[in-house]
Amino acid sequence: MPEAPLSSAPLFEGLSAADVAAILAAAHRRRYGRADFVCHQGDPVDAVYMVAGGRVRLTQLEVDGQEVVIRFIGPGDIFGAVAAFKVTQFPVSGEVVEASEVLAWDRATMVSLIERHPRLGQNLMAILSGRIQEMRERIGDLQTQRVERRIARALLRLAQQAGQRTATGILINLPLSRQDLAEMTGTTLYTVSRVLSQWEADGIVKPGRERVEILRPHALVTIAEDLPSP
Amino acid sequence: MPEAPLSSAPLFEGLSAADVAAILAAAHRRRYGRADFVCHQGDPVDAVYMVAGGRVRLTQLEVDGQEVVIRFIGPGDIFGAVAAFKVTQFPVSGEVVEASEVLAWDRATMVSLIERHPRLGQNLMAILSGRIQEMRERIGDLQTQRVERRIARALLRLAQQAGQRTATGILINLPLSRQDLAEMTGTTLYTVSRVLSQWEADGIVKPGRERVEILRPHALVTIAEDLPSP
DNA sequence: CGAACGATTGACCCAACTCAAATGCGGTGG
DNA sequence: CCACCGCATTTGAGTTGGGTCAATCGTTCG
Repeated sequence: MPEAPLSSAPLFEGLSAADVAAILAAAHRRRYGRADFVCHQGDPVDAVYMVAGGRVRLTQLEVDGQEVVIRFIGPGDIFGAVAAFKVTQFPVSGEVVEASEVLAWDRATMVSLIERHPRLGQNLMAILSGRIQEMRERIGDLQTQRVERRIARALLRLAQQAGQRTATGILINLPLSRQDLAEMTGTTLYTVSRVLSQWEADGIVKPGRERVEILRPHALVTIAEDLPSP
Repeated sequence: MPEAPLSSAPLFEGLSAADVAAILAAAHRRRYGRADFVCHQGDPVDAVYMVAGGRVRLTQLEVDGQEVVIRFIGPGDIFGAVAAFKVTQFPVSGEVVEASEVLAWDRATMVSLIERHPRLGQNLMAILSGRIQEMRERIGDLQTQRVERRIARALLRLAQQAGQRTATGILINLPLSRQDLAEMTGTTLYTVSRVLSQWEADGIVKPGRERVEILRPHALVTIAEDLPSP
């Protein structure tokens, strides 16, 4: 699986290779295995993190014990920024779903790096803005769309960030349970299972244990966009 | 109604009075009347805005024409930052619900101000982080909570940002229709109406035409937190 | 091989949506 | 000052998407 170099991460856009090297050099590194937690909701944070390799699932625990999957993040993605600049406690938990390496800059370091490289600050702002934008879309979806449509959109998003071309379609290259999909789309694992079964009968996807392969992406787009099925 | 001075806005936290004055001096000002739009979804943006007075409702239009209320903003609140640093188009529309004055810094100005006053950048980051945090909570609510609970939480949030003490309780000092509440909480105006009627019967709120007064805030908190009603 | 865990499927149910109709408030113009 | 109009709101009746619960099946892994 080809892994883009970290230097091409959005956080480093527009910075010289030398600057990026300096910034990377200021980070601490840490490795994690599958099912490790890189952070727990409520832990104090004083750093900004970046995934260097592997994949992490960020979840939020509701008061009543239900879990909500906020997002999956992979190489080049950052997390902890919200906490570092505002709340000082992790608002989410991060569970490793694929062995990972994580970089960390403590808050003071990041602040001084930003002062030295203003572009870094702008990039960070752009990243946070992008998150806000995504979440607004998700809120819009949850408020106005049917479950089937939300699941279709979630699969397409996942395909984009972790899709792998196969002989027959696009495999979402992540251990992804029905429960995960339910927590991403605000439904139950039962409903997800039913929808996927239906789509399997229609030849749109090929679901498996903790895996989903998309056979006809276009059909999924049709559902996601709520177009008349042609 | 006592209006906190703009200089105490979160954006200016930790900056000297002189710095704040300089930053404010760099902004353009503009006035709007009720029902004016300060921005339309899709318009190009190249500036960061701050509400100096009045109140604005930010809404997002879904593909199918349904509206979603993202938030109400008032004096000291900023908007447009997401677009300025990322998408370059307003992701939302802003309708004035109470005559308003708005400040604007174009992107280049804001960038150079941030370079001159690093704290300004940190504050902006903190504000964006706060937004992300709020939206995560909202997503969690939408995915896991009943409508009644979401309405209670929305009212409490509104009371906090636009509440006015009265002889009998707290009045939400905004023209706020059932439709608005429905679009904030992801339900229909019919359901909102029914819930408010029930609460009125219980003596918790006193609903009126485009207005809601909270008589027993504590009861609302009980519902919002899903505690056993004592 | 058996335990543990993910997934599937059926049966039932209800919170909330839809649609329709009536009511009442607020402003406006005669 | 009153009559009227438009719009927000209320309320009823009927419907349903999808949640809940329970039982079963299939796989993976110790």
